[in-house]
Amino acid sequence: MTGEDLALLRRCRLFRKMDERNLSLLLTRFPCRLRGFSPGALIHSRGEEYLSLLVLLRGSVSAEMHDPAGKALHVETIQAPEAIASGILFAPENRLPVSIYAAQAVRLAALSRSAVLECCQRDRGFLEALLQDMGGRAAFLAEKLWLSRFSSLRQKLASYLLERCDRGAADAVVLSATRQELADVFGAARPSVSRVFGELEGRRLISRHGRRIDILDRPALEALRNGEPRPD
Amino acid sequence: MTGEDLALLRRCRLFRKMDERNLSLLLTRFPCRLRGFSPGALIHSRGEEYLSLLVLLRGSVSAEMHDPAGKALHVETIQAPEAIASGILFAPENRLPVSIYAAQAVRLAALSRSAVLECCQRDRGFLEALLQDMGGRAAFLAEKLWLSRFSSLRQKLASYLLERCDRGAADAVVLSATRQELADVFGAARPSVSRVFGELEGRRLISRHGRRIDILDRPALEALRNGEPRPD
DNA sequence: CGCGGTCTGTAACCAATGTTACGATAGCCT
DNA sequence: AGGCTATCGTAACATTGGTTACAGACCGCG
Repeated sequence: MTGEDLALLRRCRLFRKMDERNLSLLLTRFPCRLRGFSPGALIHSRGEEYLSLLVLLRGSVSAEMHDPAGKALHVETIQAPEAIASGILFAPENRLPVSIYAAQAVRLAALSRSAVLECCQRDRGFLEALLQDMGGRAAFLAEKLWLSRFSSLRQKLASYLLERCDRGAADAVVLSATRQELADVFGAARPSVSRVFGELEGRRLISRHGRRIDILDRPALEALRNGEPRPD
Repeated sequence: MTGEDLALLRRCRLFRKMDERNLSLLLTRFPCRLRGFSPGALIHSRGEEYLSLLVLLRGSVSAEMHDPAGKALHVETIQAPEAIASGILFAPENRLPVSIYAAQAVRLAALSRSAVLECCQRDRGFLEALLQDMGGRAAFLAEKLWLSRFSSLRQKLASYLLERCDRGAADAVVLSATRQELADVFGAARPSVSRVFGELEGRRLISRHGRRIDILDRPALEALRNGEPRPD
């Protein structure tokens, strides 16, 4: 492992608080494999065994679920440097529940399970970071589950727009995503997203100018995001 | 903590492989609180902070999600002895994503976060068990997410019935759950479940006699459970 | 300029499911 | 027996969202 890779590894949350000598020592005892992927490549497919922790050093990957027919639900995008699927590594049935694709050129390190265990025992900082990462992932999944069960496309879109606007302070957003990408994020079909945009505009909650969206009636949009009290 | 409680604790997967002296030592340094609940009681509600690991010693609890209007999705039932929500304890935003209700009379122990961390560092068996438990939970949630996105009620029901029958060898099940409880498990409405039962019976895949269900056409039911190749 | 590609809006149609309401049945208590 | 309650089936209707198809807008390029 080159010094540069090592530096990247250390910037990852899992290893950030780890004692430097501890890390070097462990890396000599448990050498880790390095791999590269070009954009679009399939890194790990759903259902395959997940035996060593993949740590994204450079680039970004997309985690997606596919149904047998190929429809996709984009679960998340992970930016380097960050660990991938820390949660699943130690699951009794340790098969990845999502497929991982390279979104950009990717470089990653693979650490064996025993190396990770060793890190936990040697270094409290690492242990805490790992537990935190795994916990965050579980909370994230639970949140997704909640959204997919209890939230309509309308609500998801309202929530999405409001979130973008709160950052900008003003009541306008210029979306960087294409409608198709938005649809993927919401796990919906493109025309369905367009339809909801149309509906919101019809109700005078927003106005559209291509990718620029103005919020006309923030209170109503917020009411919609929360518990839809009659869409009359 | 009484000897009996200790024995129960040690039967829990998390502590099973832990060295006995280690455990006693830690329990004196980090005393754990014990609590009891009667059936139906709310133990911990969604969104509340989750600061110490709850370990179910006796009884069983039900984990549910509710939307603002009160509709429920039953996520899982946990039987003693077992840890509850090990995953969330160390999440950055450590609020429970589900509400926990006592299903039977419940006795549980609460271990502080620092006690758990200490266990991890002192005892490799505990560390591995904890990681495995957390991983299992994440995989479980991912699976639920997959089901809720890509699987129709028909498929879930078919899969449920087949699963129950495989255990009994014969092609008949007597369901112990009420239709309403089934609906909660599937995250659906009761009449929708009934409707699907009716449909399956209409297609001669099953026959109903109250809670007793006979499977008449297992291959067709299996085909349905997998990728619905035209419900002609 | 014209051409093709991509992004977009929209409509028509359909499948899945929730909602509401009602009636039937069975068990249980008094 | 009579009444209460839980459970269940079912039908009518509403809502959500997917599917398909098509047309317009925009853009880069030859």
